[in-house]
Amino acid sequence: MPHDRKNKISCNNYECEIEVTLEVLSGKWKSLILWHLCQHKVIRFNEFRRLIPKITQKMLTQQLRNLEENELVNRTVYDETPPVVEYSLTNLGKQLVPILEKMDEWGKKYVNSHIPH
Amino acid sequence: MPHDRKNKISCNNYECEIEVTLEVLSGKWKSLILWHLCQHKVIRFNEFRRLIPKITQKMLTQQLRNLEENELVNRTVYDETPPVVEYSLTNLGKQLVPILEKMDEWGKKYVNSHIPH
DNA sequence: CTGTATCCTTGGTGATACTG
DNA sequence: CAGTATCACCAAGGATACAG
Repeated sequence: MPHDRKNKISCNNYECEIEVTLEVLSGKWKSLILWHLCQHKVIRFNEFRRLIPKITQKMLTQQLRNLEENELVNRTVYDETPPVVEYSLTNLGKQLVPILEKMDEWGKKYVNSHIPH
Repeated sequence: MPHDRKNKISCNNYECEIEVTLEVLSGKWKSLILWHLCQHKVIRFNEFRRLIPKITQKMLTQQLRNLEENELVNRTVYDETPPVVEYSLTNLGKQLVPILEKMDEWGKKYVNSHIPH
């Protein structure tokens, strides 16, 4: 597949289909980025930095680019000064939302059941 | 929390609950291990190695121990020679199954829609 | 405001050998 | 069969400075 861009997932050589999902969500920040996008619909670059204070600029750019390559997020550039760039979920990305919702559910349950009485 | 064992998740300092879930599932193999456990109910050490051929012995042990620490899997040792050790999902681990199922669903869809016509 | 470009660190992972 | 114990690597991630 010579025309594949770097980091784009291949869909081949998987034992289970779940591995495809794990690959597109791999990395420290992607699921969190998608989760915020699912809740806010449209987010700008610096809004992400406020929503995810611990992420560095480099990682944010990198993960967003990768999500874009895998067609999970849209990147819309408005040609203004100062520049405006908005990110949102693609249809493919929206189909990941059930996963994220279940993750949120489990996390809430876990936290509640492990809070000191 | 001085009595916490290493690697055990803390439940603190999270912006979103989803981060808790991401943390217990972090690592290259955990979700895959849980997915196999969800399908086979009980799996022995070397069965895992056959199910996940690419995993090394070290990583398998390490990830299983971490899943055990976080109370997602049970480790049952039968005192025989040669030794028999069986792994299975705890109740807490079973509650992760919906996440894994949604991941499997998405992966199947993605693969199908990206297969060359 | 939304990024690039470098350099550097680290821990997650892999390879290999050994053991009760 | 079901693990431990080392050694080593390197890519993911982080810090910082710069730019259109």
